[in-house]
Amino acid sequence: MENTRLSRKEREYLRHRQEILKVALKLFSGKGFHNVSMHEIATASEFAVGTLYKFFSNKEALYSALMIDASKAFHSSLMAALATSGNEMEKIRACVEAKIKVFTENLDYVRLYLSETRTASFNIKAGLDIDIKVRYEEFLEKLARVFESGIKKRLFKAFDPYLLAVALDGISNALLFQHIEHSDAHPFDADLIVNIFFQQIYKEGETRDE
Amino acid sequence: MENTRLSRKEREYLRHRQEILKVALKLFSGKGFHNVSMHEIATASEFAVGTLYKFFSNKEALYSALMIDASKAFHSSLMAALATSGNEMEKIRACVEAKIKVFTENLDYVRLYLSETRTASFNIKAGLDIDIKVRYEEFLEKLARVFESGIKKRLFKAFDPYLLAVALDGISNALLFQHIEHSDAHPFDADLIVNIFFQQIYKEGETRDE
DNA sequence: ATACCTTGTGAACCGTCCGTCACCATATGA
DNA sequence: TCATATGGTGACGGACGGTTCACAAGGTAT
Repeated sequence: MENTRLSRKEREYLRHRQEILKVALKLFSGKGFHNVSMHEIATASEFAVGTLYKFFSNKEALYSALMIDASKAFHSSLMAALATSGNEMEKIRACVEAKIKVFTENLDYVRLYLSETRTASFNIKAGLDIDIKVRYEEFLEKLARVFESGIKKRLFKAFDPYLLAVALDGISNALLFQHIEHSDAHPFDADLIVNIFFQQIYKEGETRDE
Repeated sequence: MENTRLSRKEREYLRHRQEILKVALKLFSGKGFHNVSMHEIATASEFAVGTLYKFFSNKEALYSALMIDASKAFHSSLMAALATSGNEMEKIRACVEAKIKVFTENLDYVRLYLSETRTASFNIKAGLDIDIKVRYEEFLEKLARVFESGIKKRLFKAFDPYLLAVALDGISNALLFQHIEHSDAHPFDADLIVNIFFQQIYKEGETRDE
């Protein structure tokens, strides 16, 4: 009975915390960190300003909690996909599919996550940056190792595996971004990304210079 | 003599304006719009705060001037490359080379430009966003039309030309970014980008699902 | 019923920063 | 030499927004 009550309270606490995060996410992703005030978050989440500070020590901590969550979710999802059983090609396909899934299911996160991943040490102070960068780097490394073993097996041509990882990630991001912003115009899916990336586009052998 | 003196003054004026922009660029690109104060720019450029407002009506206008400049420079350079004489393949190669050149020569701009191009309607108010987006879109369209005519000539496989443009741009950005941040580790150049993008990476025909 | 504690409140405080404006200094022209 | 204009100055006003803290409300234990 005691533990039940305690956990009720804890659940309340977490529910409230979640509610704040949810509202903050929507606001941050819409207007950016600096253009959202704590008062705004307070009003939108139907708490008082002071209450926010019972959950998060300051604005940046609130933002960090958000980013860390997103980063972890993305990371674990992509890593899981790369650990799929199957050959290198299938792993990569699974990875792209996972990415599409995570992205489209968490549009609000995506904006924040991408803007953070992309913009070096911009917006926010260090610490958070580092945390996210590390996770992202870990993912790229793992993807690179998949390419590497694929190259060893002669499945793929022998480019620098890390750069292949960067390139694939770059293509996926660009196409996903494009799709998010102008969803109607150009239909696309995982196959498209994979095909554009892996299939021979240029038909003649004349890639040579002059 | 009168016009000479007048133009001297004008030149002074423009030199000062340039100086301010140069300093502001360095600061903005290092710390982001919101983390740079007008006082900081004033001190760094060795002018008084009030003087800045003789050149730019407010902080945003100063920032805009910067972004517009960068955007125009990038745009004209890339468009020129795409207008190169030669077949579609050569145009695209020229475009990638131009991009590498512009990027590496204007690293400070790149951070601002990319973060602006990428992050939708973040950071700064509208107007500027629109201006930049329009130019960027124009570039993508032109690139897409190059792909399109390449496809018609059976040079390239028949993917959606616009998506190919997005994809190539995405790859270039990703690799360039990677190179800017960890320049030592993985050597790269225009050929690498073009090759990764255009050559067949996946060797077997088994891109099929299960 | 009373003391107590936890959760929530929001007015007020304080620092930061944008933008202004009255005021120099230099130079140009009379 | 004096008047005027122009480029430049920087202390200051005012607004905004993050953070605090004294207090309220509601539940819990004694």
